Amino acid sequence: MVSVADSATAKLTREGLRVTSPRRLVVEAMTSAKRPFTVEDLSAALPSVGRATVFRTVRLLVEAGVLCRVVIEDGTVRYVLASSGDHHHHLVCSRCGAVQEFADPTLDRLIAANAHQRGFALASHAMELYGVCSTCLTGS
Amino acid sequence: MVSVADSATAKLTREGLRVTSPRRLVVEAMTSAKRPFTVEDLSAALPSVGRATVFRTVRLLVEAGVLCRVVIEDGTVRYVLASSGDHHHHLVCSRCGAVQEFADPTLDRLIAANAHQRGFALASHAMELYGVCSTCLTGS
DNA sequence: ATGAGTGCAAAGACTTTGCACTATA
DNA sequence: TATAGTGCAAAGTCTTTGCACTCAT
Repeated sequence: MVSVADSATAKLTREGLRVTSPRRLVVEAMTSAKRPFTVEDLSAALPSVGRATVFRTVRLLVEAGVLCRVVIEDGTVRYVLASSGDHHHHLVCSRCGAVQEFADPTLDRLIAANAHQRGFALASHAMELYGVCSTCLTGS
Repeated sequence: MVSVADSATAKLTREGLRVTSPRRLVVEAMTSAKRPFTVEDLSAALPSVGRATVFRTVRLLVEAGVLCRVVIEDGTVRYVLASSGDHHHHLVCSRCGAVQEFADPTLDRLIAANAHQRGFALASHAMELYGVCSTCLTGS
């Protein structure tokens, strides 16, 4: 079993980047986050790491595909560590803020068909679903 | 035939807001934009309108549902006037930047099914497709 | 040892706010 | 004419950058 944190640092090594102690700390903070976080969240949780380094590390990991940018309903941007490196979408709970990943090949095929039908050469797509997660529903 | 600009100003009236000359100018600038724009774009095109007013008007129209926030592949946010007030998605051309609207009830149903299947009470969803539009494809 | 990575502080970009004034309804 | 809306400038946010220093490789 490879942890998300390990795969993130491994990715760094693979790309010829250094695994430094600040970067390890940032990844740790991301791993222990229970919900999508902002740079501010990370920075507040890591007083020993410079703000600029947090920004730099976040950008790095987004580019590496380890970290997902999630657009919340109100238009603000947060991040979640991708639990799978694969293509997926997000279910964003507007009650507790939790983000759940899901994938559906049929859905992706239908999306591709829509693009094709309009003469559009599809390269990628992004999708977020907003609503209330099952935990919040049963809990209330 | 009601123009997009007219329906935008009509919406303002309906909500008890005033149709002022700066607002009309902003809506006009939006209408004549050939592609998704930033607040900066609008402001630059309207030297006679205060920057703050542009920001205020953009927010107003987004809330009124007349203006769509489009998240570009690189994560930056732009806006497009909605040509239809209805639910739809976007095809974003990464070559020319153009945005085309499309809707597919079957797709929406499948999305709803995915959410339901995971015990998620879906409220809304957002989707952007990235690729190259037909115009760019045939033109090159 | 050597250059990628870091922290800090300053600069920059972007957005909002306070306030006196203007103009719509 | 009463008040929503405006422009301006100042104040906030949020993010990047320059630079000397440090530490993974």
